[in-house]
Parts: sequence; C-alpha cells; structure tokens
Amino acid sequence: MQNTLTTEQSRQTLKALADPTRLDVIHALAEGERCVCDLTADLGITQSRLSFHLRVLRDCGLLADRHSGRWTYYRLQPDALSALEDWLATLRQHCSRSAPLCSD
Amino acid sequence: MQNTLTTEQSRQTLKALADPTRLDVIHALAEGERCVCDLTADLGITQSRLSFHLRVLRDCGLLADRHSGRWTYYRLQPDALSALEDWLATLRQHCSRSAPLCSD
DNA sequence: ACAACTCATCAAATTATGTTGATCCAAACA
DNA sequence: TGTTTGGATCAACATAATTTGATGAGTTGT
Repeated sequence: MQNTLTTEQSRQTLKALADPTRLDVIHALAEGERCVCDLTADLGITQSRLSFHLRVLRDCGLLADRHSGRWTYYRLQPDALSALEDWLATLRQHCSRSAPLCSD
Repeated sequence: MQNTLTTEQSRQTLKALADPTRLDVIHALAEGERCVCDLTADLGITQSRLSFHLRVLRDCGLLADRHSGRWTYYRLQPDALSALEDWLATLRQHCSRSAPLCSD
C-alpha cells in the first residue's frame, strides 16, 4: 500500500472533500452505485449542480463512472481515500519529529 | 484515540490543508516552533498574508501559538492531523461496505 | 516620552468556486 | 424520423477565499 499521491493530487482531494454537497454525494453513494438521475432526486439538487460536483469528485479519483444505455452510474473509489490517509500519515510523521521549542 | 471531530470541523481542516501556502507553513514548522517574522522570511511572503494563513491553521487546530515578549511563536499540533486521519478512516470504512453495482 | 519592532486586523481589490438556467448531444423509444 | 429522457457543458451571475496595503495595539530599548 504505497503512497502514490503527489502533493497536488492530495490538495485536489482535500479540496474535493471540503464541500458539504460533495460529502452528501459520497454518503449517498456509500450504499452503492447510483445513476445521476437517482442522485439528483436523493439529494434534492439541480442536475447541473450535481453534475458539477460529480466531475470534481471524479477528477480527483474519489468516484468512478460507468455508462450503460442512457444512464451514467457513479460509484465510490475507497482506494482514493486510503491514498489520502497514507499521504496524511506521512505528513503527520514528518511533523511529529518536531524539534524542541525555541529558547527565549 | 477517539475521533472527536465533527463533520464541520473536518471540513475546515480539509480546507485548511488544501492550500499551497498553508502546506508551506506546515512544512516550515516541521522542524520546530518558529516566530512569525522568521516564517515571513523563510516563506518569502508578506506579513499580513502569512498572518491570515496562520489564523486559518490555528482556528482548525493544526497550529498552536505562544506569546513571548513581542514575538509570537507558532508550532504544529500533530494530533489535529491524527484526528483527521481517524475521521477519514471512518468515512472510508463507511464507503467500503458498498452494495453491489446496480443491475442493468 | 519617543522611536523602532512584531504582529493582528481591517477595507478594498482580486481571484477562485459554486449556482443557475439554457443549450447541446447521444440513447431510447414511438 | 420525430420525440423524450439522461446527462454534460457553457455563460452569466453570486458567493467565498485570498491578497494587498494601511492602520493600530502591545513591547522593547533609548
């Protein structure tokens, strides 16, 4: 389980997760794959607005999509969360070996 | 090591980490505590800009400060990163038990 | 008291993000 | 073929975040 995220990728993922609407999307998908029209109904938001957020989530790897007929199904990619956890853990380890406080 | 972060707190921390200048600050502090004027010099940014970002990082718990004479020293709070890791891990576990794909 | 220094805060300007409504494209179906 | 549906995209607008330069408050040294 190696950390392959660049700083830039991590930043994009952090930013993607920092939005309430997008967290709603993620929670809605926790039960499993859904098509856009069902998500629109579930979340009670407009289609173009949802489409905007789905793109952000897909672009940073948190979601994957699949086309079937005229529907597009979105699903979670938990590995993207794992990768971010790894990146965070590395950052924390880097921070935890802090030198002593400055002397006054 | 319990996860005491609310969703809102997690969002604020995610947002705080999603900024390049603030990541620079965190890296600069990884070596240990520093005063604002040294950080300003290290990062090559204006004092008011740095002050703005320090406040964001402190408000979400990633940094702590200490006043001594006319200096203010900032230091990392790695526990804030741990708490975010815990929150992310919980989210991931929630996501990983995804139901099977929709049948076509 | 005065001047120099450190840092926070404020208002104004700038830039980035998110929302809305319209439009377009492709698939399905009559 | 014409029509409807699902979804992406675009331009215009709205909102939020960041940057800048100025000001002010507390501290230190003269």
